[in-house]
Amino acid sequence: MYTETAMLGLGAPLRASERAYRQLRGEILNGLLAPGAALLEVEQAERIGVSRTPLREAVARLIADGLVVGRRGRGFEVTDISVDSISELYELRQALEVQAVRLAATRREPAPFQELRDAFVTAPELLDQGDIGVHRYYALIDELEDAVDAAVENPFLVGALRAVRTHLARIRRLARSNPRRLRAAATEHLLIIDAIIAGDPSLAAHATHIHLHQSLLSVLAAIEEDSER
Amino acid sequence: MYTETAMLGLGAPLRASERAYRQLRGEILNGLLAPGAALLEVEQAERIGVSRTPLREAVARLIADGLVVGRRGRGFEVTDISVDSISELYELRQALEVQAVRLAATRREPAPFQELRDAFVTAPELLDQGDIGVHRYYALIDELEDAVDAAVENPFLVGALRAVRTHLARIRRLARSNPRRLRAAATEHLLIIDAIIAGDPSLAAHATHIHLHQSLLSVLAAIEEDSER
DNA sequence: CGAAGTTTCTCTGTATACAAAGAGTGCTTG
DNA sequence: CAAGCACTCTTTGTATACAGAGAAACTTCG
Repeated sequence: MYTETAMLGLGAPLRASERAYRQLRGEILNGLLAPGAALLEVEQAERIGVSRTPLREAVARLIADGLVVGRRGRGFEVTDISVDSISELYELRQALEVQAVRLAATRREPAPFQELRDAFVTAPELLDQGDIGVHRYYALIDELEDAVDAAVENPFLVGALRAVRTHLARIRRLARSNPRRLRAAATEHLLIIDAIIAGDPSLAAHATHIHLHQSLLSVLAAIEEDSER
Repeated sequence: MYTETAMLGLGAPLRASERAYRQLRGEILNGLLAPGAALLEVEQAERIGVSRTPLREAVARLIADGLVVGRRGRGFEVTDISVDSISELYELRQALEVQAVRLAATRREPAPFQELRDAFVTAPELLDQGDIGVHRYYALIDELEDAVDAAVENPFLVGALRAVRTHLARIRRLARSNPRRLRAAATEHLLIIDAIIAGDPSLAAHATHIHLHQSLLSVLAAIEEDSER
């Protein structure tokens, strides 16, 4: 996600508050800081190697992101993810992504999606290549999301989508998709892409609706399964 | 418990950062701090009567809200509102509100909307009573929004809606609606309310779609008019 | 007279010191 | 033995001091 940090490499004079924010955010998304984990200012500041002032700024941003909540007199803690909250997140996600693909299809600039189409056609083969293939498949989905964001050209909508994806990243961690689902998802994505290329907003919208419906079902089933073990 | 929030107004011991945030936010929404206005930390801190630390926290929240942007080395400034950004905001607003009323209609708890219905039936009369009536009409719309929020029962969606409404407040300032538009809007609202009461998600969604379409047209026309003068 | 380099000055970014508020604990008393 | 109260200790909230980066202005050279 934050590969830009790697590409910036050296010489990038990053503010301490930004460093703290990215590190904490990454650790929360990774599950390294589990839901319910307590965050104490001095403790975290020392660990990350910044003073309390930039750390507080970082925590403030995490609170705005909905990743952290302040406890009354006892510091902060990482928000937890209930099954209810997953369904709720998908209600928002559906509204945003349906609108996004609708707009993308309306813009009628199919070029970047043509390329993606070719990649998604061969996606099922990718999924036979084990972990590395799955990883590349996820990268493909990221590219699709980026292409939609670029086509939409709407900072408000894209901003809301980014917020949703932040929470999705945490959910994906605790409910890994199985290969069968991923294969089905590839087909669904292909349909969405074709609809955008064809400039058919309704079709793109409905295809996205169905895709997210299936996605939610799969996530909920995976969690159900995990909790039974 | 947290009753102090309710007692707000009197000697409520509010944190300095919270005071600064509310004051700045209010002034931006009021237009007192116009788009493009520069915010200098020391200057604003002295004016509001807090030190730089809580003021910085307040500004950070305003940046997260999208009301303020950081300039390279020269402080911060209030974001400006372009005509393009209004249309973009409405693209997001439509996605969110359509989803919200759809869910509200699905929940099938018509009680709070029954009361609102009665109020909206008499809304046109309100609009004949001059400024005070118009003010009460806007309060009515707030109540409707609150009722929808409560019915939706989705923190993610409601949170996104709140963000949109923040920006809408600024837009309303620079494009006051005329009485004719308000009267038409009352009718549109009534239709939405009826659809929610009837538990008809599709009708509620389409009615909202149309309402927002008309609302955007009206806003853009009002701005066009203003810029001609 | 103009342009570029340098200097200065302002403003942000960070660290730390201080104050105040809340929670937990232990003592005292009924 | 239990309940209430006070005290202490932890942890946040705020102020301020200091350092570094960037912009504006001035000076100097072509």
